[in-house]
Amino acid sequence: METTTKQFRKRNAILNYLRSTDTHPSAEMVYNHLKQEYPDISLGTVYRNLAMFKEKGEIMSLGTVNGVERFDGNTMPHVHFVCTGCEAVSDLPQIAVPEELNREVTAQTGGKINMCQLTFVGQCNQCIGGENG
Amino acid sequence: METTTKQFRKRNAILNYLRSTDTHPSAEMVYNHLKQEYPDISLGTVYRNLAMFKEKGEIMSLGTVNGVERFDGNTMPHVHFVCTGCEAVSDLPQIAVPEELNREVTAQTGGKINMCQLTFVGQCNQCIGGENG
DNA sequence: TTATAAATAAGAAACGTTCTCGTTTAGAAA
DNA sequence: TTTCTAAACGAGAACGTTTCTTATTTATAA
Repeated sequence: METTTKQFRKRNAILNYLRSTDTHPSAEMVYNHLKQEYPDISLGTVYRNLAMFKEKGEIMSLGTVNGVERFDGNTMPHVHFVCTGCEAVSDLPQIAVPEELNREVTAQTGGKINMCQLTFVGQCNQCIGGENG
Repeated sequence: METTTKQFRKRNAILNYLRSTDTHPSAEMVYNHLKQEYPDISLGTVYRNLAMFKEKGEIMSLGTVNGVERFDGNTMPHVHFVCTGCEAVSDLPQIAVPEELNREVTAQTGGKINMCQLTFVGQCNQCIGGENG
């Protein structure tokens, strides 16, 4: 029964892919992946829908790695590790930002905190040996 | 005695400005500020020297805010607050990332940690009232 | 069938950033 | 002083990522 809406609603495919992977892809990575199933998908569609899902809070941005924005379909707070060698972004599910920090920050700034991001930057174990491997 | 090297070494002015401010400026913000004292400074000079200082570790990047890279002349580890309303970035000097997290992350990833960034995102108290003000 | 609105593809445009190249400057050497 | 060299720079072209525009396609309803 997959024939009914096979060449429609690439939008859902974008969200599903983001939720199914832990590679924290860029728009182009999403595009390249979905081209396998939807050969006529366009990069504009990927950007447009990523922006919409981000706006709606269904996905989040991790910021940029070497000038390219990276996305995460897991909107639960968690910590990231960015490898400067291969540009991979991975999760650190066992590390957490203490909850009381939010209150401290709210008190210090007098503002409203929506989220926080904790990112460790370094080199993964594959990249430590060679310059980039 | 300021006349000796007045129209030379804009490089130093860029570093001095970054070290003197806590506004975490973008390249263009640095450019606009230094134009007051050096009307013939070019944006290319600002980008070139920011990249060099970053490479040498004398300044650091905070990542991007709405697609624009922001810089910090304070390379000591500290926490930031980004206001999504006015795009201001401020320091949270009294909040710290627990030191033992580095060891935990190193153990989990098997890699090498060079630094970590903790950033809180929300709205500053001026921006809470109006949509942006 | 016709009408309408949302989703899309294609490519142009915009934007931030980097690169190229010719010029300027400082300092050294003659 | 004049000449030489290397670093710093200004101007603008080039680049890569992201956004926008426009015409087309699709789904749904009338």
